[in-house]
Amino acid sequence: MPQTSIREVARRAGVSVGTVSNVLNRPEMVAEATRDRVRAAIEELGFVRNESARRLRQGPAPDDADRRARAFGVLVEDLANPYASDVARGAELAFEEAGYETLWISTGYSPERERRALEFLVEQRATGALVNPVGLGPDSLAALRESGMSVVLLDRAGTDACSAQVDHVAGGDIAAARLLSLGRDRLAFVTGRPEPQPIVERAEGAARTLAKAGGEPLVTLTQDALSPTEGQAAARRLLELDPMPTGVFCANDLLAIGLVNELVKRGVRVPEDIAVIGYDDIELAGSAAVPLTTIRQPRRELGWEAAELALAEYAEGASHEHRQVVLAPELVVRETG
Amino acid sequence: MPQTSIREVARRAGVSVGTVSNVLNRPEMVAEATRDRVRAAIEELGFVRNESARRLRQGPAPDDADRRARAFGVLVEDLANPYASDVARGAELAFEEAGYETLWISTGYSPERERRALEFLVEQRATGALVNPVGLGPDSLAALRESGMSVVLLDRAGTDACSAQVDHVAGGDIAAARLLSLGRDRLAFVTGRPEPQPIVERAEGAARTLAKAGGEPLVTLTQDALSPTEGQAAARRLLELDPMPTGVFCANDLLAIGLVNELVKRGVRVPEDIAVIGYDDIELAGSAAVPLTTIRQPRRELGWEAAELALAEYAEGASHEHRQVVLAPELVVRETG
DNA sequence: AGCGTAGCTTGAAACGATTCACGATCTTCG
DNA sequence: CGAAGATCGTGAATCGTTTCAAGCTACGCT
Repeated sequence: MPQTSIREVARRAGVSVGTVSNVLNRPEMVAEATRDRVRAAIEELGFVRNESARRLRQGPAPDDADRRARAFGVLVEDLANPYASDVARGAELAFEEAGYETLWISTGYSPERERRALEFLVEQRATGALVNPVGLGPDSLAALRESGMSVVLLDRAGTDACSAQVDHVAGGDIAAARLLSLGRDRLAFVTGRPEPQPIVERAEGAARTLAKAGGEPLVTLTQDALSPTEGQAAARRLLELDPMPTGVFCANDLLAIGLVNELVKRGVRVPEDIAVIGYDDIELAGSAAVPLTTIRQPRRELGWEAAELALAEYAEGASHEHRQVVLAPELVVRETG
Repeated sequence: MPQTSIREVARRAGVSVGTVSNVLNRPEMVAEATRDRVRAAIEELGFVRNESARRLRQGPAPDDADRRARAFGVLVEDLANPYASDVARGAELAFEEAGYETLWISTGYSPERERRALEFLVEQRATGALVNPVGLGPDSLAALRESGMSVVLLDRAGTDACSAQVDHVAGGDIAAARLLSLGRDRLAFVTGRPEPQPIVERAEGAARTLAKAGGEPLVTLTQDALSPTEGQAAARRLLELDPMPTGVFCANDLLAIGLVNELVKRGVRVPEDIAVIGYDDIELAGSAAVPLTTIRQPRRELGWEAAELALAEYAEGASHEHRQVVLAPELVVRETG
């Protein structure tokens, strides 16, 4: 079907194209009779206006307000991770309240996918994005902003962007301090891939606190992922260590839960033999077999704050100044440490 | 910033607009020196082509192919649920392979949000959507298809749409049969909201099998959500039942894990006193404190199949005939039942 | 030298909607 | 009756890209 154009509608209704356009855009300035005639013609021909032409003509709109899709993208590394989905949920709440759609996109830790996803959002003229960056450099960030999208960094400090993050150094510090206060001084840090900034910071915070207290250096166990299965594997590796650590700080709860379960299954008493502290405080932490002591991240709040920042950035336009929101993590004492 | 156009690039590079366009679209027919010069100019000016103009000019594409955004929406009820995210992940795999972006949208069990999300996808001219429907009627389905999107139903049988689902009746049957074979004949079914079709079917399958074996009627415990916390609550309710059931079938694993943990904590032996079977076989099931016996749903495969159906529907166009894919669930025996 | 050809490049004509300066009618009122 | 408004409509110009017939060079061949 060869796209009926405004011209055909005009011919059919016996008016000029300008009038048809007016009916579409400022109906109040067209006489009623004409308006009805045009509308009838539109109906009969099944005309739908060509958005491309409209946009082309309208050019970079003054405030480009309503030519943007009412949607924000939320790019996280792995949506299967409850931490990520909670953050995204917090963001969704804020976006929904403001009348925006939330599109979750998982980058699977791949810079390439991240790039493609962002490109997609730009093409679709999304209003903005929350990005937990994996390969996003300052240059691409600038390019994004150039294109008119507001971008907020999740869980990363940004020099030239708004960001919302949790103070991971403090989190590591709190965990180590807690373990030390329980009399544990041979500590291990269990993580998945060690590169992500937040992980580095947690390790740093823990190591620093440990050093300050004069404990032995932190032993790091690197696993393949932040999953319970890998937590079990970590437990097995842990038991082979000599001397065995007496306190374990896990990079996230999933890992910790798997680890605790495996330890218990092998007859190790938690926390008597080994104390374990997780990170995140996911829902499961509290209802685990041995309820997990962990560092709570205000996840939903984080997402919410990030969303608010993005909305503000968009609303403020040129006058916007980047803000950094840093939320404090918090120790949740349960039974493992 | 007034949108650098192809014309300025041409001026800068000292060539005509046609040539710039050629560099963009058929670089092989432009001499290398010229090409480089143009590319440099593009770089310097930070030119990005105006998609609207491109589309406008290209007119109704042969098969409206690239007028559509290369993206599929995946609408699920709750992305925080590992089941949903696994399904979505399977779909993502298939879409990525085919070169499409995957947009995850959670409807939070709200028909209104579902409607808005779909409307959004239509507006954005997404290629299609996978929908785990909460309020989607046949009429809106038809409207969607009318608009050119391909739509595949997730986990629901569809009369006038492709669908991919797991045979939940069979799942319920398998679970009940397993519990019966362990000598348990007072069975309880624990669920979140009881309305969703798949839940109804699981209960049905279990009830039928139980009836056939002449056991007592199935007791249903309805909780507020399919979460571990609610599983704990269910455990407490369970213990107050008189006579206490000897076998429990949970509508999902999260519920089952919370339930088992709480039972164990209260000194109930699982499976000796109460056998428990979950549903889904999420990763955590295997690494739980007491590894969970469960009904595995081929989640990723489900998502993958659904995605393939959607891609096929789109590729086949008018000649397409709806297909129903039904996958079989499978018993995974671990320790709880 | 003359001619054909291959390889590049050019520039104007679309695409479909919006805008806006201007005309055409119709009212109103001195 | 005629002029000034008011009210509607008109149609050409425009947005940025792609397309394509036609032009230009340089080269090889006879």
